[in-house]
Amino acid sequence: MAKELTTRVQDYSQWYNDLVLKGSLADYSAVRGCMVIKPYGYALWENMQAALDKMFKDTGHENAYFPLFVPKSLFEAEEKNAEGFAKECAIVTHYRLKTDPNNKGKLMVDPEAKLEEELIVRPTSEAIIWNTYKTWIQSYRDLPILVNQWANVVRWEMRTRLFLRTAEFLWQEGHTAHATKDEAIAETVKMLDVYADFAENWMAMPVIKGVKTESERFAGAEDTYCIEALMQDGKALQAGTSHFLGQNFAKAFDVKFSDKNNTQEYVWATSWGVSTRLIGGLVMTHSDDEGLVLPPRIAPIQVVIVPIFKGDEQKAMIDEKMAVVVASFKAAGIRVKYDNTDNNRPGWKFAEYELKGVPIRIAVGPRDLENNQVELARRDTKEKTAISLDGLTETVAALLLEIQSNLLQRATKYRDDHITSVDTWDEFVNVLDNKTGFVLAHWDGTAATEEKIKEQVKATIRCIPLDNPLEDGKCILTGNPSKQRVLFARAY
RNA sequence: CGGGAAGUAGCGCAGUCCGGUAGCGUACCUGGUUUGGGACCAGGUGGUCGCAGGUUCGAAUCCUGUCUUCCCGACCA
Repeated sequence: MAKELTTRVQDYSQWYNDLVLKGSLADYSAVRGCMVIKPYGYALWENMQAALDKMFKDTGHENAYFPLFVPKSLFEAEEKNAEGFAKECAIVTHYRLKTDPNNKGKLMVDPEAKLEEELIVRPTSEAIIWNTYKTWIQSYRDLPILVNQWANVVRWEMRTRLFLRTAEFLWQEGHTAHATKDEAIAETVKMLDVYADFAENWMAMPVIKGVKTESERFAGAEDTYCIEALMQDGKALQAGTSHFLGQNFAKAFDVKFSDKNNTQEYVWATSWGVSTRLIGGLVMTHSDDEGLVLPPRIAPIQVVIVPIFKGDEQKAMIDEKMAVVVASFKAAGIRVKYDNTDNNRPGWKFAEYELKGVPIRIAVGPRDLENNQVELARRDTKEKTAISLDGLTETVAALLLEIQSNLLQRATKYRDDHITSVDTWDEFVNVLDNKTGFVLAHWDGTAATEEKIKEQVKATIRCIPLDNPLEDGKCILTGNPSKQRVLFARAY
């Protein structure tokens, strides 16, 4: 009995949900908009975390942890930030339950236990962190502060989707404090580069680096830099953001320092984050109608070995041979699983590990051992080849690298094939509707035009690419003069 | 939050219109035969029908409320 997966052509959204659920990444929960990340999905997240965490530390950052709750008075200190997030905050108003006298066995909120001041469950931590930084910073010698935190945040979204938009999600948020504007901007760009590096070299997910327009900017930021990825259905996904916060938070929380001349200056800030949303992006970048396709560098299982045997005797013989192979793989740092369970037959296991996106599968039976070989199957291309047991570890290690680079190449080609330059409104609409993907077009630079375009075709300006060439042109909507093309797309 | 659909065994579903005490496939357990692409035979286990009220002699079925999920909108660092 085949595990029925919806195909991408049938229903892309359903295909995505099927993969996440049947690929054992996550489950729905009893809590509105909140998901359970299952062990396999969490292992993937842990691998991503480990890589990112190392990159943060290599760029001089340290981890810390700040409270889940933000007192309302602090939350509202930076006006734009508060306004931007106000509509999607969970709020703690009471601190105690009591048994309900009118409803036996039930609990009720104790009206006597109302908080003096409401606590906001953090949708982001700038407020609580900058309130703390105030006490950490007196002199230029205290700067920079380069801190990251791994945390959960809550944003009460109206409509949620597994990994892509959940009410609670896991992320990291970097919050840095600097003595100069230039240094803060350099930090913002540096972390954007770290994100792009991670997306491309670990997730094999090509991204476009750019700057958001004013209307898409983070609430409270002077500039929002982002990486934008393209999914297989032609929609864009914002995969990470890095914000230059100027002195907005320093002013809101009165964070000043004495410079070398003993004059008081406001501190310059950045913040940057990526979340479990990346997992959604990963699924939609590489996977196919047979299931997940995971890049080797972050796959929880890189190689699965499926023995094929008749009877205990054969099983024992293959077990013995494979124990050596497994040990050799592990010594080479390869994440390997040897599945000699007898619950399911080989064919079942093949399908199961394909669904889970394991990059390499090795099948080995008596017939192979007689020939001193194994059958090796790639998840990305579905190719099967007979490979000698001699030097198998080296062969597999090399193949993992090749799969990693093949996935990036494939995704990059798809992405590049779906960046289209257009000069007229008709072309613009036509590309969005039929070819899909990113569209480079001239825009007159006004928020009003941006809004009109969004209303008419549901496409937004994903970013102004960082390496954008200047070029005179006319806005596709208004015909007004424009200095450069910007990147449009329909987005998640 | 507006419109539509759904929730019955771990999973996928039928039964609901027309009320009478729950069934199919799969999974699971036992035994046996099997094992190179989702095995087969036989015998079993498992369900307060999302939850809470109500109507009724009797509710999966009718009524009210509520929670969760999916799809389409609005919203969305």
